[in-house]
Amino acid sequence: MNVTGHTRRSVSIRDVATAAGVSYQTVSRVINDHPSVKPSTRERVLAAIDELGFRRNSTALALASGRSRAVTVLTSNTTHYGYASVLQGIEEAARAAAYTVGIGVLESADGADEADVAAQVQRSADAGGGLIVIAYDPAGVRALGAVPAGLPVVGVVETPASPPGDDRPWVWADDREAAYKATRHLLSLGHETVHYVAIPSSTRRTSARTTGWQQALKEAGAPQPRPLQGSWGPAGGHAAGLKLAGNPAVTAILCGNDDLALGVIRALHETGRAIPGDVSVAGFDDAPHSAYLTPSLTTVRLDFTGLGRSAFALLHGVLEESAQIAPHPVSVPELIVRESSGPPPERG
Amino acid sequence: MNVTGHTRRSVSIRDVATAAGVSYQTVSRVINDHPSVKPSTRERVLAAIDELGFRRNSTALALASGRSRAVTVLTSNTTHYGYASVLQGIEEAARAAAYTVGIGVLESADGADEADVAAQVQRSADAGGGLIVIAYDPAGVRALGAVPAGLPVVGVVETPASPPGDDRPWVWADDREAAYKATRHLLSLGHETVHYVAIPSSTRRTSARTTGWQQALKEAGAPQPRPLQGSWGPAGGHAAGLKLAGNPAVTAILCGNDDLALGVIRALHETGRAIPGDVSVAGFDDAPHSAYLTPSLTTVRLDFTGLGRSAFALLHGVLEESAQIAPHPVSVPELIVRESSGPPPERG
DNA sequence: CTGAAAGCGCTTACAG
DNA sequence: CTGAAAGCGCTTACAG
Repeated sequence: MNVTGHTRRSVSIRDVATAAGVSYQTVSRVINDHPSVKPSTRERVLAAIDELGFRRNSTALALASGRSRAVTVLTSNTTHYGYASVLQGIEEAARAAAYTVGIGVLESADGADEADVAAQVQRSADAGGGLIVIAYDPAGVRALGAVPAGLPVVGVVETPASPPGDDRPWVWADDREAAYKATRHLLSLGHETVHYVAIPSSTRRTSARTTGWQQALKEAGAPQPRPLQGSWGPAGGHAAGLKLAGNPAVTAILCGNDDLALGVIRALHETGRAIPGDVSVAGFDDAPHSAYLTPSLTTVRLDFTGLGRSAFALLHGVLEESAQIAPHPVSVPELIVRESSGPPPERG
Repeated sequence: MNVTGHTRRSVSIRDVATAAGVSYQTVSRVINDHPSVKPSTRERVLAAIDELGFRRNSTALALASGRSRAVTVLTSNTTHYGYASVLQGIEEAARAAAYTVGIGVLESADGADEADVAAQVQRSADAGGGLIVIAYDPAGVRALGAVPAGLPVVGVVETPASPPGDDRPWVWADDREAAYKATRHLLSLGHETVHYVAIPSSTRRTSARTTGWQQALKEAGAPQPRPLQGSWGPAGGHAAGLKLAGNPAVTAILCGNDDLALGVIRALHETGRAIPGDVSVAGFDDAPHSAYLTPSLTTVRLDFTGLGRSAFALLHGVLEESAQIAPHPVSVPELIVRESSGPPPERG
């Protein structure tokens, strides 16, 4: 290792070539694992590379070859647990494949107009490489739609209503099944029905989560209340919780994510309802803190990092023919029963 | 599906040049806002750019000029609120400056050995551009230390024990002041002393938060208990909380972050202690859910996104002489008093 | 004010 | 198996 020569101009394949007594093309062959290089010269080149501390300039590689080994993730608010976890999964898989990962933040779901989103997509496209768009919200969906044709892109989306075509490389968790499981759980405890506080839908009114919830109610012959619209954070849950608290018939509430559930629980506390004595609450995601709330939160765990890894694998397959095109495996949600759900109160 | 993807060659400055009837060097001048271009030719070039939809190839720009307008953020676990917020702030500022932001995740604080960290730093350096290292944990500190000399880097660090030299472009929040404020608040409520559950220190034993806490105790003539070592997540807080719950003399606990506080509160609940009736608890960070916990959490708000913006501004100044070198403004922590803190119980 | 040359560090044909 | 040429799309001197 050459410790001293760091601030200097970095060593190029020409430097390595002269040190090894070969042409720089041969150096290129060695660092690209080209088969037709005589073992002895390969040795010499590798020795020179090691001695000089040569590292291939990725910018020049990208320009000359057109391949960039880079992926840019387009996402809204990275502080949300689900988003951050997907990003983490992508980074993990990208690192293993020696890919660089860039990040572009879309404005908050509400505030992102077409122009902003289009500009951000363009910027990401300019960076070269592939794109992964987390399309859990309107801004993300808009971004996914604004990607120019021909640019390799993978979408991390809500469960689509119908299976997308092969021209839509998407990955998703089984939101319908998750909501179905959670609703069944609450009904099995004896609740007459289950109310639902939804996260903002990325596109249409009836998300897969809503569908799963409704299906479970229908199968049980339970009344189907109208879903309440929440936001992403606890504030939206709090507002929805206050509304639901006004109705004494409400004994079970399913929430679109754990933060929403937190807000709902807070609102119920404020209005003097016991959990789960008076009202049961269940969330979605199994965020790290959910197990430590009081009461601890019943929720459905979704494998976001696995989803991120799948998204990268899919993109990797598109980018390099050599790479396996993984089937988009739909991760199976797991119900985690904790303290916030229990039997309904005795009826008066 | 279009497997190979981006087959359409993008338009180059030569295409623009022929369309505008000038040489490609003139096009280069126009897109670089070079002063010496005749207004009429500039017009023609701009028109051609617009018509052909030309976008400058950033890879070629980087290779030819050496400037890359890119920053890579090196960080541990992106799902923690503080880290994610700093990243958000960096991205925001970078976007405004038309910089690309890359991300490299360091292995979890405990599991990252020297080699892993060094490899990740190398990878980030290879990407070109500047580096911002979030050094709130041992892995980050190690990464900051492993950055080769000559590479532009800014550290987001815990409050340093003594002011760093000019060769250490660092930003930080005032951890000492924050801990001091929170401790003073608890003491002012009448508590005899305040116990402290610490986040893992990034380097040495006595972090600035510990110092601030101790200082407040000292000034008040309060007993100085030994700090408890926590982890980053609620699990560590829970373990520490169980220990503290065994001591009936404990009436006030300051926690190194809100997640830790969550775990402590949970442990106190499990052991039958009322909050704040029996024990007051305060956190650090003001995470989004902290206001909606039951009881809502007294905490100290730190401006992480502001810190991220400052970090980028500092790096920007290093990278481009034209950019203003912002002084690293130490963000002022704000005490947020909520339900989890109150007077101590009557003494028996 | 504008054009012709050289080159950033690499790869991809093309020779031998 | 290895070398000499051309070029990726741009910028930076250097001419005029």
